[in-house]
Amino acid sequence: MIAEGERQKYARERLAAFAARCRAAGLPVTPQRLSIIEALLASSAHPRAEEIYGQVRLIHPHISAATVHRTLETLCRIGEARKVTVLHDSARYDANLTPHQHVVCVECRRIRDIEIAEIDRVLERKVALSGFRPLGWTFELQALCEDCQRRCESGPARRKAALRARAEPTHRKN
Amino acid sequence: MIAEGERQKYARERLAAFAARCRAAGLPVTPQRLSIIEALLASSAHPRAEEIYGQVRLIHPHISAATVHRTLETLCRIGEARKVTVLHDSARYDANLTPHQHVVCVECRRIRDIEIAEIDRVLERKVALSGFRPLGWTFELQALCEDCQRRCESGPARRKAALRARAEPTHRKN
DNA sequence: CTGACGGATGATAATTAGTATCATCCGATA
DNA sequence: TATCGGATGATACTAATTATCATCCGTCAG
Repeated sequence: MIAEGERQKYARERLAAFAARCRAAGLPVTPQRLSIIEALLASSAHPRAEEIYGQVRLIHPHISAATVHRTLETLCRIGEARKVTVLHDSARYDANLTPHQHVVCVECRRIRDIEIAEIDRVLERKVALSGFRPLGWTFELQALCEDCQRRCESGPARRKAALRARAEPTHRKN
Repeated sequence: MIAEGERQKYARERLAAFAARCRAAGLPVTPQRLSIIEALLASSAHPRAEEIYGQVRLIHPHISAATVHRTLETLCRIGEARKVTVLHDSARYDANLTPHQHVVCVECRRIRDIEIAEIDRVLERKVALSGFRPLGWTFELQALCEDCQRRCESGPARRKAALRARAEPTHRKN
């Protein structure tokens, strides 16, 4: 977990890198794009497009949801953000570009960044890949967060399920 | 890759296990369900719901797509199939219940089962999990298959992209 | 500073991939 | 064989994207 000061410094660096990368790719640096990446950098919650849209509307009341979707896709394409689809849910976005993995709570869908040492080593060993040439990998750890562990312990399974059903829409990946 | 004889034996065992598990869970064993799991067992391609629907319609011309979706969800819920969502795409399904991982071609979306030795070991080490209690994990290896490697080598990137765009619909997860 | 150009945007429609509803059917059991 | 609880099929609906197009605007050359 990065300290707040560190986070702000990281965000400034990233905004500068973003602008530079856009120019290198011949893409205009628009105020909408800056706001969207800023919102993403400010969030450690791996937000969905709808959540980023809600944030950015505070600054750009007329921004279109389609712009947010397009921009998030552009950010991922140029390597300034990563798409996360844990638990077969709809797309969430991650501004943290340092190598890491995710742990996700199967109940409340909260995501945290984790670093698993040595996972690259496992792939250095010969793995039979049927002629495929590896390019990258993702790893997702499914878990229960502390809050949901407490909830689970304090009532019957049905009550737990009821809590879950009330608190979260489905976020289906569709 | 399992031999064809082995595959048939595995399928028979699995159908029996499926029926037993349904009865244990108080779920009727309907002809539709049997056809759907048979179609899944017969496929090593990790098919999408639409593909399974196409297969099953040959035997049950009046089956509803909603039934296929519901049944696939049921199969996953009772542990008789697994949902796969590689490359942030829509859901695909896997009848192979033995522990394994997936390698997926980023171009043609072909999936192969792989077994990565020692990957469990990585989690035996202390990983800082912010209080989360781990329940499971998934690992996805992105790669280029042999066919797509050859295509990549024989023409410009745009031509490759054109081939891809023609051959595959988007399969978006949404 | 200005005009031109190519890409972005906003509004809206469309698409895809599911999920919900409900009348009727049917698998399982006593 | 009758009953009951869950399944199905048809259809409507929803969520999450993507496409379309007229207009706007960021960037750059002059």
